[in-house]
Amino acid sequence: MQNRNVSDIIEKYLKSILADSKQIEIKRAEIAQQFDVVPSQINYVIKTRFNIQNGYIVESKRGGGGYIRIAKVNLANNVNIIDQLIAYIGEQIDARKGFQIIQSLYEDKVLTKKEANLILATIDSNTLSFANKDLEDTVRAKILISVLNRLRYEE
Amino acid sequence: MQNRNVSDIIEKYLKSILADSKQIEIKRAEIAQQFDVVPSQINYVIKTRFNIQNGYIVESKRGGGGYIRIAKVNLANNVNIIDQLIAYIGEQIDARKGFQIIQSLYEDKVLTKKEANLILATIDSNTLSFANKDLEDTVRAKILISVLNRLRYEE
DNA sequence: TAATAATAGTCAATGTTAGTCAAACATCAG
DNA sequence: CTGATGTTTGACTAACATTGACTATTATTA
Repeated sequence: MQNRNVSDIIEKYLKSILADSKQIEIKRAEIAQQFDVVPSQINYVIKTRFNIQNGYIVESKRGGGGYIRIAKVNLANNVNIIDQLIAYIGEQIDARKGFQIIQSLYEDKVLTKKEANLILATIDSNTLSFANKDLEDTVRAKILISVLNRLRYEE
Repeated sequence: MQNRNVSDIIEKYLKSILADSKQIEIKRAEIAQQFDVVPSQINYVIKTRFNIQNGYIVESKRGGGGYIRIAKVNLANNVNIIDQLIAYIGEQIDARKGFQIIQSLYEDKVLTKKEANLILATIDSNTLSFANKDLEDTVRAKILISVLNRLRYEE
């Protein structure tokens, strides 16, 4: 576990704070300086690791006293989020984002580890590799929406 | 059985580490350099010698800080059944037969009710409705085989 | 109110890894 | 010897990370 990349480290740092406080407010430039990266890398980290498919909602404000606020949303007791996820998925979704959705459902205890792993097996890019990627992403979207709808009516 | 080729030597090397540590993380380029082969040969070694049939799962990440992770897993005790089911499924399988497979796995207590229902949601004919039925049955086969392969090992 | 300062956002170029594929080569079984 | 199978190689591709120039928004100051 030597040369991990900085984005992973920043992700881990932010999540460690979020483990305690449910919501954090950061200054982009400060975090960037703290980890010795350019400010826009913070946007990259947020975009790739703190989207709605990860169970996070992000708000920000520019100008003096600006901030980036990251909040964890709980998927377990929030039917609206299921709807949001389905809307987010739309007609197609790539493997990485699909993975993140299932991952966050597991983290919020909607799915057990085994359930999550089984679903991940079904949407894996090896499983769904066809001639064209459009078809792959379309099938993945259908599967995930079907699973989410199933979860909506569980218990 | 001497080591006549480099692939065998690399295999042996990696397995000797895995004997101690259950999981290793390598940098493809480093290992390639260490054994003086082109990087893609590492992929060849992994593909031919560290697949799930042998009890290994492999994950990787590209880009800065990228890696290849190889983990040894405990194989389930019903591997024979799984092999038979995979052979039975073949290239294509229709919804009714697919349903029966999951049903029997549930009856054999390999899957819980929720797990079975989630998988059924993914291979349902509504979920996998495409223009042509051949495609549907092909996708269903791929999904089921992927699920079965996941059931080969615990955790 | 207008100018300026202080923030964050976007995007495309570049860098850093791993993956794929098929041709060339080597070895083995019959 | 010959065809089948396994190994080695490298050109090309894909995925992920990093950087910085430029843009957009908000607050503060003149």
